[in-house]
Amino acid sequence: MARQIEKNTIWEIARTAGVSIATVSRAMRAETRGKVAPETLKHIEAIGKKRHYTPSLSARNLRATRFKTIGFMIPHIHNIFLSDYYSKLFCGFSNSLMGSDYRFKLVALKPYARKWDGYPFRSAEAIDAMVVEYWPTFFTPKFKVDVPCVIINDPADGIRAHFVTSDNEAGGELAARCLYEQGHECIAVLRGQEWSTDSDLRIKGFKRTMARVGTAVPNEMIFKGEYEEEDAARITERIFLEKKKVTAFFCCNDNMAFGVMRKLKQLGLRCPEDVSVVGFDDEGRASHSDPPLTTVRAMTQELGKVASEKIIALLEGKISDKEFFYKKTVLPVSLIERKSVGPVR
Amino acid sequence: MARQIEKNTIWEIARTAGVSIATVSRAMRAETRGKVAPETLKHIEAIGKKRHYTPSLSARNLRATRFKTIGFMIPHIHNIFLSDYYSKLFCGFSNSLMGSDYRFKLVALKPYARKWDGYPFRSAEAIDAMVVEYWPTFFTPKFKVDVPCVIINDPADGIRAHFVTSDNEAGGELAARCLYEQGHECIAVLRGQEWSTDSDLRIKGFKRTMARVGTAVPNEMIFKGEYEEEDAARITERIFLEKKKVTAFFCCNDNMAFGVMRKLKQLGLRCPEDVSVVGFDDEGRASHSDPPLTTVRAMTQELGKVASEKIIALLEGKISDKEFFYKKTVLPVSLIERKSVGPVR
DNA sequence: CTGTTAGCGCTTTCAT
DNA sequence: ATGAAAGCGCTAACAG
Repeated sequence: MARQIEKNTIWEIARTAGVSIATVSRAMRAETRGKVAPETLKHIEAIGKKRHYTPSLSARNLRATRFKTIGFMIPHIHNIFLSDYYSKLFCGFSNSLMGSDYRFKLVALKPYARKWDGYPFRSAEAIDAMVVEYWPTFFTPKFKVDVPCVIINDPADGIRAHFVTSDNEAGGELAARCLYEQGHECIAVLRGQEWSTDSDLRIKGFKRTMARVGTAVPNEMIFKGEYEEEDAARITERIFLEKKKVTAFFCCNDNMAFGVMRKLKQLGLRCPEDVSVVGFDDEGRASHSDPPLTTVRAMTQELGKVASEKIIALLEGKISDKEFFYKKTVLPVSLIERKSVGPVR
Repeated sequence: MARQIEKNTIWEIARTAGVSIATVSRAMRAETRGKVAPETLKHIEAIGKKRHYTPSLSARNLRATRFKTIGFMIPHIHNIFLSDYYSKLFCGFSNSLMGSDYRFKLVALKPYARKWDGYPFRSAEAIDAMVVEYWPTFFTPKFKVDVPCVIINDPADGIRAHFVTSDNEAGGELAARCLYEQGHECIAVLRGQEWSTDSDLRIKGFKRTMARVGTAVPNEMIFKGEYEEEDAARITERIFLEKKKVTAFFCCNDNMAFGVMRKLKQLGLRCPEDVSVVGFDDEGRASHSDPPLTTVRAMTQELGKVASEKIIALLEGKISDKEFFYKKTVLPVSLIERKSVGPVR
């Protein structure tokens, strides 16, 4: 019994089945199974099953230069599995992949180590395709890799990849509308790092909508943080210390919104009675916070799902290169109205 | 530029470097680099870099029968990345692996499809070792696989694997002590499925401790759920409908504790004034719930970390088979006292 | 220190 | 329908 697990090569199977390795090989793959006589097939299968034979992945891959594996490139950061965003992304991605016979492999790229253009992902990582999140820090503008690639949440032009992204601009619009409908005009906007294209787009939509109703958002009301709760708390404190008459906050992620709400409480300000807050993402905490956060929900799981579907469609030839490369799939966002927004007093 | 990515074999490099493939091979691996003359080395490296040469993983693996990859076996369930428990586990595991040159690969096993004993994981999955969670549903009692294996959170005897687990019994003890010290004697215990060894052990420790102080836990006070909030809510309702005079709940996971607290509120009962609740796990929500949940914290991230460390130690020969197989690493748990436990009135 | 050579286990023509 | 044989790209003796 134990010995059967060891060393089960195609040769062994062929020998005990009394056929050639070519026949065993054909019998083992769905695509070629038809070329084997039914009886031979049954015979080989029986032996294979009894001995727990499974073709070696490496040998197959070496021969076929096909790995049935998709690389999921992520920033080389700690605790990535604890982040709400990545959890959802993986979740959608892996759920979707489970339905196929593809596997996925997480590859943590070191953004600082080098730019990855030109790196032979296919053979070095044994992947057929890749999906990358956090693109701008990995690759130079003349992005070029040797496997088809889906880039998540970072629309860029002239890059040979497929883009899957949330409709961040529309999200900014939704946030703006929900705020000005309650009469808010003095709104502080909290954004992420300067290279954050997410924030760029969210704010673009926000500003455009505010401008349309006659309330421009001055640049000095846009504050930059690192998407962290702490940053937001600090910024909030500063704003009120300087006696700016702000009646509402639009935060480019929920984390920052939580920071604002916390600091508000510390300053003796009530939300939403005194100050309204709108977030972005709809993290798990958003519905449990005090008050529950009104926020823009991105379909993060869906993002992962679509990424996997698109890439498999390409690999399996269901869609053409034309339909894949340089194309964009934009997922809608929606406003989740909870309790952190109220009329201006 | 584009062409350089394609077809970069050891032969090409050897040819343009004017050396043999063996020399290139030696130059490419840290272990053998010393055997190459410094000048030759520099020359080869320069060419390799210029052409973005990276040895083919499949070929290497095929040759070396070593994959530098560890399989993380998980139940084939949806939304696994959303669960607090798995997130932490992965997190600890992947953080730790990032420090090494091993990768990991998630393998979703279908528990219902077949039992996996005898399946040639090594070659079929291209992994050197595996860590499995959710063991009892994957394997038959005569567990035997062809790669070293760490089993998480499922202590079992006579199995050729290494076990990494939380000290669940001690956790039960802590919960019991914290409750009886406040005078509680009528305690409802909510557990997971009958095959849940976690629950078995947690309750074992709990009962033992209660018995020691003279308060046996009757079997009819132990209620079975599926570790879900809903189950707990239903059970709680039933308990109070039947007018059982329960003053406290010990839940074998936090999820159920949240369910209890929710139902308590609905029934007009205050926590902890009227009824105390202790959970297990210390999920993220536990500190944000109302009231914040007193619970037993398992070092879940650490579990993943230790699993990876142990297995790498074995693979690298830092520890012997004797120190690995049939051995157990037990991680301590601790009581996190928050606001859901009060004195009995 | 470097080159030659024999495979690792499989897929895929090309014959038969 | 089946078999023989040529590699896929690399590593590890072995010889020099």
